[in-house]
Amino acid sequence: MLAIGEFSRLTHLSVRTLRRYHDAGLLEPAAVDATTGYRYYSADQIPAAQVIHRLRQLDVPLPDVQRILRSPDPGARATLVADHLQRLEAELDRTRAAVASLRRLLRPEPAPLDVEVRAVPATTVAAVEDDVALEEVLGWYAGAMAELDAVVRQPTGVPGGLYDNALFEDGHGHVLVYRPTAAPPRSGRVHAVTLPAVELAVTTHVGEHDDIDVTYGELGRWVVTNALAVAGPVRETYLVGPRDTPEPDAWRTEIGWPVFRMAPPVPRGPGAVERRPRTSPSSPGR
Amino acid sequence: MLAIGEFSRLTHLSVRTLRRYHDAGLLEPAAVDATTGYRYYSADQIPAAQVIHRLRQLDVPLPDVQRILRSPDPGARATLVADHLQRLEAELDRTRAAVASLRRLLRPEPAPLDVEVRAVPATTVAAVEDDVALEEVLGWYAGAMAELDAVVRQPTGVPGGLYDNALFEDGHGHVLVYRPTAAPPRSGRVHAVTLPAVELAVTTHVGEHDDIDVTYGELGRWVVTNALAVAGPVRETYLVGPRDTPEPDAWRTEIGWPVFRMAPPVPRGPGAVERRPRTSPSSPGR
DNA sequence: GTGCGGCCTCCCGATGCGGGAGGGTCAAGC
DNA sequence: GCTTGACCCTCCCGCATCGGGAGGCCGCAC
Repeated sequence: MLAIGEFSRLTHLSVRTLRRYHDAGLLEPAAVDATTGYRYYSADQIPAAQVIHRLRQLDVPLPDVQRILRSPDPGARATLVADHLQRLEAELDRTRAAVASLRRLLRPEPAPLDVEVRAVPATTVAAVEDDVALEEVLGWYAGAMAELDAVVRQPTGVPGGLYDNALFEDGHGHVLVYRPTAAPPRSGRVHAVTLPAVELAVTTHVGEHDDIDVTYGELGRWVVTNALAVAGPVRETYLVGPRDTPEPDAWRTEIGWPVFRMAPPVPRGPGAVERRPRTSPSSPGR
Repeated sequence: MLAIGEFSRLTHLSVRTLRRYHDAGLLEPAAVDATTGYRYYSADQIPAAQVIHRLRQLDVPLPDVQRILRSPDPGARATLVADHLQRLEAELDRTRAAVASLRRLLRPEPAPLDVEVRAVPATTVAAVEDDVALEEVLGWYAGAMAELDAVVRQPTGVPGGLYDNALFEDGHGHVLVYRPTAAPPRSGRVHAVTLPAVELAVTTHVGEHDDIDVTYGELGRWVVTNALAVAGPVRETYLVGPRDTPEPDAWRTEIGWPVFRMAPPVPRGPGAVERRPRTSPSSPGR
């Protein structure tokens, strides 16, 4: 039987950490003295402690570590571990994307922005919609688009999406993806929706969506400085996407920022201030 | 001038987060109404907000973000960013190592352990020593060994190190690296040290040091179950290391766990309990 | 018996974000 | 001019995981 200090030296886990793991039910000492509260560990617990150590190095949350240790079946255990490795991989991808985008941001290139204001008439489309949290948007989008693709036989235009303002302000909001078609079918989550007519300030984002928020910022800035009123959810139109070509540099995403009324692009001044609603659009990220 | 909510929509940073960044002095609003406290941002602040956003995605701590933004010189800025990317890379390496080690740990292979008890006489060596924190050990080791190599002309044996118990229990402790030589020179941090005679339970760790703590655990377990007394800092001897071959699988590191007195390896029982000091060794980690 | 190191519990801080309470402000519409 | 509802304010708390430190009991050697 080993006192906590000795066990600490054997496992390279600090005494405090071992106590925490005991409290959390993660690694119970082989024996606890009822009167003194002293924890005593057995040498057989060293491997378990080392597995915990490794999992913590991978930032596996303590409850998940517990789940992994509790699952007696090596198969289930392997699955849980694999899940975490996959999560790590996804995080790595995000890191890579952020690094690339940061480099682009810090390179001081003006990157002139083409913005066009365009009236879009009301259209009836096949759509899938839901309230979604920001982190889930990507996964939700993939599923919804796949379902649309499976159901819509004769699309009459490129797909698009509408993204609620709240999505970014609050981290969750209403999202709708659609595909134009002559006779929208009704099947599963797919149903007909009539998108209202709007005027949109439109620009095109080129390449991956990793730094589409930068384009959003530039477009928003254009809208603000040109004193155009704004309202309603932002619209994206996927002119060229992964479904069309695997080459990210060829991707084209149109971003449409609703504008309430149009004004000639004059320098802003006291006379140029317009009456406008209090809300303005946001967008999905990444 | 944009209210905080509009700015939030333009930058994809939540309102709360923007307020925090203001409090932290990271992103000051262009104007703050003195009577109402309302924050107003300018469209020119969008790029700064986006850079902050990217840096935070890379887990750059807020004070560091501030330092990066405050440095007006693009060169210094690039250096700070590069430092962080390097840190990310190092973390990635650690993750990779932990994954590999975890796989090895979960594969249930008994891996028989060769342990030998050996009397080591007192020796005078050229040494570098210091109190070091656990996280710094690797970097400190590299520097100390380089200095030793530069100064010791005619080594009479392979290099080694002594690692205080406290290093793992408290996260910092005394560390000494040495190279045996006939006449230890005195230069910079290098000086002569006489290592005391000890008896060591010795085993050899094969391969990279990523999971050397597992070997420590196995050796410690052997020491405990064979009822040997222990005391003093643990010793490592670098039989074959990166200086000898780039092939990690060929590396050999001897781990010596001090034993106070030897007993025949009998099953433990009431009669086999020995008198021994209260302290036992730890080791450097990673 | 005394001293000291080991062990105990309990509280607090750091980090960066979100939730929620409680209350003031702004502008549209009557 | 007043109501209404969205918007903004501050302040407090919780989250996860770790470390620091206080205050006190316990065990063992001398």
